[in-house]
Amino acid sequence: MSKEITSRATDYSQWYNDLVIKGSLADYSAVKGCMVIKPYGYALWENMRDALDKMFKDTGHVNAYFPLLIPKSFLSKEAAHVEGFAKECAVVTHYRLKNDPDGNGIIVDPDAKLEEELIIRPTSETIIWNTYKDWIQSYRDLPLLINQWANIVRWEMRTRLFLRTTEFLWQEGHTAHATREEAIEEARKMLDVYSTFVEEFMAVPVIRGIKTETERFAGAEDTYCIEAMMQDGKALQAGTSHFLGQNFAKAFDVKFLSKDNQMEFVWATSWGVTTRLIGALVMVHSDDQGLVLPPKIAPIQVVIIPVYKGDDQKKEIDTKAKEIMAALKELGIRVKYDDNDNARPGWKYAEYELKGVPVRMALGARDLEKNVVEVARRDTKEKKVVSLDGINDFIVTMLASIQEELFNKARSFRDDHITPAEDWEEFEKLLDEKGGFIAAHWDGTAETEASIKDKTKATIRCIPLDNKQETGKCILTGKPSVQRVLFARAY
RNA sequence: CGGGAAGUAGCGCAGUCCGGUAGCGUACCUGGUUUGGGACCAGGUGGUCGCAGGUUCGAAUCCUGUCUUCCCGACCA
Repeated sequence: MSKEITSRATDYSQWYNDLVIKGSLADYSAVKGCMVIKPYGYALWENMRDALDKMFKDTGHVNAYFPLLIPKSFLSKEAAHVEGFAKECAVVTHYRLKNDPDGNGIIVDPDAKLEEELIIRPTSETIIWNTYKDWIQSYRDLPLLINQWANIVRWEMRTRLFLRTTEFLWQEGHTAHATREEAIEEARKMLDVYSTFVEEFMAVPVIRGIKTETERFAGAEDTYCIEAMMQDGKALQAGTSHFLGQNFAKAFDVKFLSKDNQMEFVWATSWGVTTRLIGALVMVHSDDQGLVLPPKIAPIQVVIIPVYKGDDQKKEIDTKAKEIMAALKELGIRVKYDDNDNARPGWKYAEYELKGVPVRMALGARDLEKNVVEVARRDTKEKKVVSLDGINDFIVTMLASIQEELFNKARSFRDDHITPAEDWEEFEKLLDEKGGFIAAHWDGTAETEASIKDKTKATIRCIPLDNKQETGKCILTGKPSVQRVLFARAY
């Protein structure tokens, strides 16, 4: 773990990698650009997934599963879409291996070449819309509200644990609607679901906004997003929801017969969040002692560590600890009792801090005598000796308080890192010295946006929804502008 | 795909300049003492030094090629 977080990218990268690896979330794998998600990291993902899945279902969506392999021709049906993804696709060309006649192990059988190559999905719009064509005939079939939990492969130039891996896990929702308005409403609704989840479960504050044309999803008419701020002052896109217009309906010929007997193209949305969210979680809350996980999604919410001398003491502590554990489990709290005799208490303290477990209870012979327990919270590292009478309520309250304070702390940090800039000099200075979001006027053109990116590496993260309208002058060109947009350097 | 750094025991590293028995820390195993913030003592297991060629009596070390990883850039959820 690095000594302190600095704005220097290499130190922060090292800090981040250490957190992920030493916190037992993931590891590098033998496959280029791919990671192994370890059981602890996967348990975290499962908690996030389950909470999101419930929210999807509460908003009327159902789950389905579509193929991993997509015929190459499907991908080329929507022009902007193929343009956006063509450069990063893994392609399956053969279906068989054989022993090398020259004795060099195993080779691809040249006789087993596929007539049409298959693409490992970089996203599923094409295969899904090809399927929806057969599922939709009448307005009575709409809306179609389907989500899929899946894995995706995108052959990125450069990868980073959780933030950008070659293969990643995600959910992708794909919906079809009878009207433009309904589809836009759906895209906005799912953005709200995402921001609610990320803020309430992950305790990560986000800004809801809309992307500029340049940053828009390949094939979308509008891309809504949630943007989060990391501790090094760089922004991270945490989730997107796209209004796809009729682009995919037209590309895949998905029409329905309306109430007044007219053939019409359907209106579409798609929306997704990925294992990148775990990267955001790590970068927003963690400190130099390791991960800090919000209670609502932490795989282990409370760890109980026995402190004892000899078997007699251990037996007594065991009994009490198991009693406490059972009572907490009864309340739906995820508790682990670590009575592993090989590791000493101090080692365990450090280990669970590294893993970000929100609450630690240390129970020793001394405590039993006085009917108390030492409770330590991960976020503030505060330790308290608490009576065992009423311990359940105490823990429930503490977990809720940690969840809330993590969010408040991250929100203050984020708010302190939204800075207005009035001229170019200030803009550059803020980017270099402070980082964070910079609220500045922009003339609305893609050229200016590109030019700013070129000069500073900063991009327009989003135009916040419900943005205040005010007249001003573009930070670069001085041309008139009606609102400020948020710039930042981003992951 | 460009620029930098690195690949030696499960993990972290030294040794490479100047070729000559494969090292250190940690983890692991055995026994013992320990246990309120990453314990200690003693003994032990574990490595074709990324891979392939070459030079040499002899290569972790020199040369050539190649693969992989990390960091920075371009690309991106």
